[in-house]
Amino acid sequence: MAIAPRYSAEEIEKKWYDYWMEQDYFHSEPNEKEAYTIVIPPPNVTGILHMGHMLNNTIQDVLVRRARLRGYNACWVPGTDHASIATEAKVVAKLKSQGINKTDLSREEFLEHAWAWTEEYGGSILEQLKKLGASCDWKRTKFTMDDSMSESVIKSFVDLYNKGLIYRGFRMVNWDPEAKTTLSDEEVNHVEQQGQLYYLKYKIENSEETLTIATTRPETIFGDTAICINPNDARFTHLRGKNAIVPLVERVVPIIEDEYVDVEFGTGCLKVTPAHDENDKMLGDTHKLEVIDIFNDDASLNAYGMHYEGKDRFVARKEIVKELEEKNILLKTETHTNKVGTSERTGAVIEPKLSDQWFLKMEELVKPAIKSVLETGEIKLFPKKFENTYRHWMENIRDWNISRQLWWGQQIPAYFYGDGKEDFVVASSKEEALASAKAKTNNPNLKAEDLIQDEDALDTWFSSWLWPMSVFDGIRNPDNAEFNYYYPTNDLVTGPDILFFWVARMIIAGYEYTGKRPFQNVYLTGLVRDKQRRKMSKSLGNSPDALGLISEYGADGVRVGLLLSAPAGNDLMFDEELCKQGKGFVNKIWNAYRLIEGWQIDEDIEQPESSKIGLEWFTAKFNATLAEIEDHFEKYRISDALMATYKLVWDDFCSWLLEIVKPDYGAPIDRKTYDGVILALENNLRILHPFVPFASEEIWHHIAPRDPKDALIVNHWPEIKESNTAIIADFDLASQVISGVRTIRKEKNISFKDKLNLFVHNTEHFSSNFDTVIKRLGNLSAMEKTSEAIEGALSFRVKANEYFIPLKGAIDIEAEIEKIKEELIYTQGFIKSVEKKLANKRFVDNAPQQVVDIERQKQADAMAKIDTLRNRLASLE
RNA sequence: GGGCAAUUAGCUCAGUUGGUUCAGAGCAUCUCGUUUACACCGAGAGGGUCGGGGGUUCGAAUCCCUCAUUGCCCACCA
Repeated sequence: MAIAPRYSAEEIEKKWYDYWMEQDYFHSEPNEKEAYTIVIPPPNVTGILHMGHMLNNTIQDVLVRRARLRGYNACWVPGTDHASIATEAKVVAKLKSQGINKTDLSREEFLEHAWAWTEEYGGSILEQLKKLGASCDWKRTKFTMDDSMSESVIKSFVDLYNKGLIYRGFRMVNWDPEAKTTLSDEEVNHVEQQGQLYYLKYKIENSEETLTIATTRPETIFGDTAICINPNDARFTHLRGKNAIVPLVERVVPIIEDEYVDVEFGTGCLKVTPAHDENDKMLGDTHKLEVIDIFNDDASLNAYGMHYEGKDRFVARKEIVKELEEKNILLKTETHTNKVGTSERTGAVIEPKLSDQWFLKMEELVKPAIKSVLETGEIKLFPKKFENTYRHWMENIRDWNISRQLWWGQQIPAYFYGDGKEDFVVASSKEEALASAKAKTNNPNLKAEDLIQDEDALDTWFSSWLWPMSVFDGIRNPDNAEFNYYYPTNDLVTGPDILFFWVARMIIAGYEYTGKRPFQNVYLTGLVRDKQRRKMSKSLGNSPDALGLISEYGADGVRVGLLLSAPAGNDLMFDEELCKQGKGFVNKIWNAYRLIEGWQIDEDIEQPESSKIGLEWFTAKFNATLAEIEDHFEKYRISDALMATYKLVWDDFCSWLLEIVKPDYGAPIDRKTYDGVILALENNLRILHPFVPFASEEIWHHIAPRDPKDALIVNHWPEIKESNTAIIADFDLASQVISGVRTIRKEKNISFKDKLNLFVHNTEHFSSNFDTVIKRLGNLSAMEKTSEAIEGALSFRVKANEYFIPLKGAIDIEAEIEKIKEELIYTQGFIKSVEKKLANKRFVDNAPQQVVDIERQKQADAMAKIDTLRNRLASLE
């Protein structure tokens, strides 16, 4: 069957993806083979494919396809994340646009909307991944809110609670007043902001004296419950034990002393607002101060805010400043830059707030996770540089606030039955909760309706940290055979931005639950940026449409484009040029096959010597390159592995081998050469397949009709054989000779169609087997030896050999003499530098013998070269 | 404020233990070529005092110090 002149990506991609799905190649079941497992970083269920996903999943697919070819039972588990805060925010916004307020709905009603939204938009991102060629085991697709997954989450909460690792604490948390929920420290971004430092006058009780205090947040004076000075500060010793009066509120508060106060900053006095600042809370605890919370949940002032009640904190700040100014309490203001915490999701300024939340104790949990990455190397990070940041984070970890004031997510399995702080039980179900509540209270009459489940949901990451285990049901049922077969997984590919959110926590959970690492290698990709180094984002509009790229350049082209310049951990400066290059590469492979496909085999003709040598050389080159590629893969240098493959196929296979063996136009090819080329091509396709799965599979089936069991996707990776390095070295010299001929043609404007004679003045012999190849690619009519230089001939050198092309009138003697003279001067200078080195006694004494010998050899070679140059010059003059 | 990393050709990056595999690759650029798979091609060429300065060494892109620039992470200074 004749092959289409152009590679039509869209049609071919659909054909093979469908075929792979029909044949169930992506699906894995435990068997006698060794497992190779990757779990996908689950994208947000309602998200759409962006460049980060494309990069990330291309890398995973390359790893999985390669593992499959290498004979592993490869399993790539796909899935999506419920992304509680992001999804809930979207649903709330959608309801709002329909005139519905979340507060008007019951939890059940709201969740119905959320599920409807999830079903409408959910999973389309997985469909998009299929377009990219992702060979996920779709039968294992999971969603973090599937019943089985949620049950795992609840079970783990109960387990950790029973182990005493989860506790309820009244703590300062990051409050997002817009989403009305707490955030973990990692969800808070610190943004530098130009603000004001306000100097306020506080009266001292029973005295005419005043105290000046600097604050950035004058509106919090309503929550002031003390003034703090440094006990070592001589300026204020006379105020010991006295009280101050908070302006506007006229509240009398104690003046306390604590070394926490920085004498240098501001006025050296600090107003203490324990409800709204973490340090103030700490001071409040040590000095047993009253805690006054002055804000509502939306960060407007409450009744403590007096006449500012109901006003937003920032509005109130402006107005208070005005009032303080009018009442002569504000002495001065200074500009002041500080960093303000903002919500990663909503962008709102975070309000530190005291509230009852659930926490997970991290101190002990983190220990095995530190050890495995930083000490034993059980888990490896690629690139290694992230170990530093990992260490820093892990060693300074604080308890994890795992509760969120959201509905979309797993509801915390804590059931309250009374008003007391300890009047609750934690259990997997209401029935169990009732039973243990009865036992705890000694009240057999307690009824189910007396139990009220905690309203809050768990942090999304509290479900995703179990992901590598829960996708195989390893939390509910740790003894199940599948889990023990696939877990621990092998590689994890994700972005460094979620190293702590997710990767570190999976490691912690993995050791806590199984005592084993959840994965062996972590490949951290870079961020995809645009050419101006800006992060790709919707708001900037600089993110190309992922599916649009696929339809323009083909999935294979985009995959190659993305991988070409994406070393681990390096940000990827995305440029569509790269996809163009990828598409060009696919086209090159395609056309190479078109050439081969057009050959007519004649069983009776002999194999030309040049073809035989060419194939021998390519085999050697292939094996050498394969070893290189293996090495790159082992070190997770995917770009380098691709580049090595790219050069092997484009340069070595297409530009050299095919040019050597291709018969003259219309002429047939011999059987041996044809078979050899097909063998080489098949090996190329095997190593190309992880990068360009579609085109490689297409060509594979054109070469010969194949049974489904022989499809390329489930074929085998080539065996690494020892490479004949001598033949590679010889070919290298031969190619230099060919280049020499071509350069002369170019310089002298000799057409490639004109045959030339080449004479070799051979002083250093290399295998003459390549003469036939040189003749062919140099388009030479003859190649002969000569015992001496040929006068009036064009010449060039490769190593110590001199090559001559006699051509009447082609040589410009003057120019040639000039050229030789220049070379002579350069070589003499070179000798001088070498001699200088050798004359240096310290060099000869200190350098290793080997290095000295090399220098001596250089000297000898250069001297010989000077001789031949001088002879040549003499013959010309 | 603290910590970490980076700085090599126009661009994106390699360069493992200091020494002929050390100055490289791909792309881009320039020149030539409608050679019968491919102009998504072929052949050839140019291009960097390895961020600046100092030091160690017989010898430094590589080790040390310092400055500059950039990026990332962490952090409660009101």
